[in-house]
Amino acid sequence: MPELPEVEIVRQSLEKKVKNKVIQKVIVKNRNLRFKINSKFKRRLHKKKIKKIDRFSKYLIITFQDESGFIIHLGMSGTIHLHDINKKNTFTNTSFYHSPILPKKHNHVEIQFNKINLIYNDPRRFGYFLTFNNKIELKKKFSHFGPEPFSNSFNAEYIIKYLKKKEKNIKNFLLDQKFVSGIGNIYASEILFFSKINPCTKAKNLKKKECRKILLYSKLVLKEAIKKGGSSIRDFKNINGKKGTFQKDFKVYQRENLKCSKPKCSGIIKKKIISNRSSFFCNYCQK
DNA sequence: AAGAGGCCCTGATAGC
DNA sequence: TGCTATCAGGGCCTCT
Repeated sequence: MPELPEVEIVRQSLEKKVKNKVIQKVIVKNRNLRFKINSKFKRRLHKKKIKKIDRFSKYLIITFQDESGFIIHLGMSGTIHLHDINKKNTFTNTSFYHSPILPKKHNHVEIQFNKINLIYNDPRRFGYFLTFNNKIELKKKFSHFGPEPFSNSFNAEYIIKYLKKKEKNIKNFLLDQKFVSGIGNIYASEILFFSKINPCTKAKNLKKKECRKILLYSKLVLKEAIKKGGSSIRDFKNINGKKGTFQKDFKVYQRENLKCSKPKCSGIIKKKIISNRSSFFCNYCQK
């Protein structure tokens, strides 16, 4: 579900709420996530004090004072809910992912702090938790990942060199975490729209100028999305909490058959399935 | 070695 | 308080 901007919003909220707090108890109600939560999980978290909450790509990284810690990946449908136990039945609403209403089903993991509970909810169970013992283990986990769009190593030279001779279409590469980390299906379509590149274009056929546009708009689109609190696609019922608003800025995603929003463009937004994922593009400015 | 496709899972919605 | 098919923001694995 969440791409880099949404995970960043969750990270910011967690930082406010659980940094420097000590884990008192861990309850695993369903260990069958994408990867099975192992028997050591509880023990590795028990009584640990949270030193920092980082994010790499779409992954949350929670590090303890002793440099051990754990990673959370939210998969397609994972959400994190924070429950302040002093306020009965009230959940923080610092972001879309912190609904004031706790879902009834699929609350698989609960991490209890002194006055606050962190609850991991995930209907599809594509998300997972993974513990690490030290910096080296953590680094190893992400060693095969490409740079984030904001990274200096994601530059024009890198993109041009990487995509040269590649037969696959560019949409696939934006989703390929080995090429660039953190972009998902929504932002891939949006970035290509701003870059005026058809998602089916073979990577090897991209001009240098187009590669530079991908570089520019990958940064811009994601930064803007973070600024707007991410994208909230499906409307949860009975929510009074603050949602992300970037979905209002979508230029192509889920806008099939609507007019292109670009001034003076007579194009229509089309939907095409590429590698089993929906892609949206303007049939005029993304020829 | 790059690329294509299957698969993990539940829930919402559309169409019959 | 029908049934069935399709689709959903991810990514790992296997096969060619």
